[in-house]
Amino acid sequence: MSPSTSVVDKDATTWRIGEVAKLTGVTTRTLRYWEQMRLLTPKAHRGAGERVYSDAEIHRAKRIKELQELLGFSLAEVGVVLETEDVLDRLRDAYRADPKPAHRLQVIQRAIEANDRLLARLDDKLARIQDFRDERGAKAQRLHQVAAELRAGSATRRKERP
Amino acid sequence: MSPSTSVVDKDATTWRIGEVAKLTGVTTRTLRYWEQMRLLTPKAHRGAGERVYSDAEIHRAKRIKELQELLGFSLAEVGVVLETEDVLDRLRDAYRADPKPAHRLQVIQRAIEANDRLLARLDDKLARIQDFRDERGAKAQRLHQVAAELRAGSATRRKERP
DNA sequence: TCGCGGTTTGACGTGGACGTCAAGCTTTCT
DNA sequence: AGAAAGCTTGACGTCCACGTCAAACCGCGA
Repeated sequence: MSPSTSVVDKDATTWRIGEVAKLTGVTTRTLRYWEQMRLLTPKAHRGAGERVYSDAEIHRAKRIKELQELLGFSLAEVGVVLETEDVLDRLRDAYRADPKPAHRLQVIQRAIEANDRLLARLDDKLARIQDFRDERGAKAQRLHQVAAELRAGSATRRKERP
Repeated sequence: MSPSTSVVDKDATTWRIGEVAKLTGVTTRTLRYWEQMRLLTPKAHRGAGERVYSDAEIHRAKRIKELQELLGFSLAEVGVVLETEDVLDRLRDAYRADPKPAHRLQVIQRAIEANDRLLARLDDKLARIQDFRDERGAKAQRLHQVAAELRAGSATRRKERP
């Protein structure tokens, strides 16, 4: 599981597909599938097309998994979210690429909007799940109440006059 | 869309499968599939096996949909959750069926446990989504900050000495 | 009575997200 | 160097949650 290194590696740790699979908890098949879906592109190919991943892609893979499992997004939706994430991550690059303040501001504006859309979606989901949870919580309260009454009843009933 | 009624209906409103479909926002095919998966059984069959649903089933169908879409549960998982829900709903019946306090208490205990397991799951999900949301919120903060600095910068830079 | 809308069962099709070989080619270990 | 382990690109299979016909069967309104 030791990262692949070469003598001169610019200190950038890289990984083979199997290593990425173990580190992220998905199969190699899944990684290739995600690549085919344009969600996760390996940093490079070496030799006979062997995929090479960097830490960034490990991160990204974990994020994809989380969006899928935790948020219940389809890969298509994951793609949309990741695009907005890309905007944020690549912001620095685009930012440096064109130092004109007007352009910079526009880039940031767009990133903000994309991010806010995602935030709104998350907040909506949170609120709805919270409602669900509260409903269940209330039911739990009632159940505990009834249970308590039952216990008290069976204890006090003997004292009641017949 | 008016509910099917007969002269003596015991005041229980009933619905045909197409009406249920419209009321719950799923297709009739889906309703039959859910029935096949033992998730939603119509109250009765009349005539040549025509399905008859009551308000309770409407409720249940909406719940199934919510568990699927909002919580991202598979139908198998939905089944588990609904079973615990059934326990709660059928509690009154079982409750009356056996008036021995010991048995009542046991029924309630089990319902409480099932409910608590679901609650824990919901809370975990909520916490994790909240984390996700906060991460995004922080990013939004930084973006707004940078945007503000940019705007201020383009306004003040002219005042700076070259 | 006839047509028409709604329903039934049954069977086959579909899209998404992979699983699972196969055959051949590198990379790594000893 | 040579075996073992890992990677490559296909290509076909699978599971879930339905979609989409087809053919037959009520019920009722004109």
